[in-house]
Amino acid sequence: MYLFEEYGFHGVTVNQIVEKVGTSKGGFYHHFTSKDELLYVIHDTFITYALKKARIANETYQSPTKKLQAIIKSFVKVFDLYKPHIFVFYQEHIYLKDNYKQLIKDKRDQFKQIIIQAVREGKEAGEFRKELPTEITGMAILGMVNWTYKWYKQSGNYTIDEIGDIYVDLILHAILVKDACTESTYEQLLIEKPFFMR
Amino acid sequence: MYLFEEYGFHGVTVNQIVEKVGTSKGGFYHHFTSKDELLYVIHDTFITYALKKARIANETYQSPTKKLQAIIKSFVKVFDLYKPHIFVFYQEHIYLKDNYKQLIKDKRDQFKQIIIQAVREGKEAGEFRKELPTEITGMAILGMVNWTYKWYKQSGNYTIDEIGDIYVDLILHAILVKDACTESTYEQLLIEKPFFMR
DNA sequence: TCATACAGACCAACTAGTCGGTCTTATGAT
DNA sequence: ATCATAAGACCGACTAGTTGGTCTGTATGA
Repeated sequence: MYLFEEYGFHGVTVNQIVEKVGTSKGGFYHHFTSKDELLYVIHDTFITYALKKARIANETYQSPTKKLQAIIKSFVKVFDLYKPHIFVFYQEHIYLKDNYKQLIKDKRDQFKQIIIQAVREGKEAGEFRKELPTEITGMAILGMVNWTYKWYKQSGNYTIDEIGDIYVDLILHAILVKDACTESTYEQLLIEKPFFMR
Repeated sequence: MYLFEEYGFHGVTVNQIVEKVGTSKGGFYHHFTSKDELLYVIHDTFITYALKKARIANETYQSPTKKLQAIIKSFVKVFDLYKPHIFVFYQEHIYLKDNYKQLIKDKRDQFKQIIIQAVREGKEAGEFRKELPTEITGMAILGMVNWTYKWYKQSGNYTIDEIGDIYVDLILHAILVKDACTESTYEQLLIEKPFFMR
């Protein structure tokens, strides 16, 4: 699992995998039909979990602003739980076989749509700036958060929860309408106080 | 070149490369010592160019706000010129041999530091919000911009220049101090009018 | 005539996947 | 309790196919 993070999917042989896990070639192919299936399983466990969490966050709040916060905060937590999965997910997805790739793409698109939809609703509700294009803004948010997998270390100066607070703060300042940003109403929009305001 | 984008570095054989380019195994190995060297050359041509552009942008402006804008706008333009390179750069760097990897990492770090330094200066100059942690904010900006390679198509609804405008707008709203954001001074801080304000 | 650019058959090394066989455990009849 | 039986879990030497890289040879032009 951590092997992939260092050498990539093609840089790790099945022999290395089974050695690390303490099983054998036979054992491996008893559980997986192919190395490609393992790749799929890794992808699927992560995206399924992330999608579930995003849906819950999405349904818990009414206001788009709070929705967005909850989605981001819950997603960011996944980095602590599924770091190696996430690495494989963003790094090795090109190597998925076509049928597997489609299954993953569907779930990935659903996740993307949850974010974009939140932005759309925010604009309609007058909470987010209307001059921002919905899709690009959504992708910008996604990019900022997703990129975390490239540099986040659990041993770093900030916990993943703190990083999540910063992201939420950056994003809200970026997209909220002026009034919401300047007045003291900003704090009322938060679902929880970020660490740097405590 | 475009082959890598579809199949990944390990998914493309040297035979496929030479066939596509219209040369031969002998021709290929006359110009490159190994497939790994080709991978390095692709990495290096991109990061060298991007770094040069960032340095120019960095030296052209004094105000950190304008610096940051110029860096982002110039970097985003690279997506049109070096799309396939960028894909390889972010997707296949784990497969670089150690000595090559180090050379690339050095330049990559330099690029990262230019952005982080701009954020630092902005905070010191009182232009950016002081409560934001410098490194995380820098990485958030980088992530938002870099992620573009995952979804940007030249045939899309927005040009890369327009996308750059949006990024700059999002980032500035995210990190500028309140005053700069609310008052009409915002427009004065821009190095050029973004497309959606024209 | 020599250096450089290129061609393509060939090779050594490596890897995903197989397959005959062994070990473990659950069951059920005695 | 004991043992026969069977099914599933697991083992690892082996194979067929692939791939990066080599090497000998040829063409071109200065």
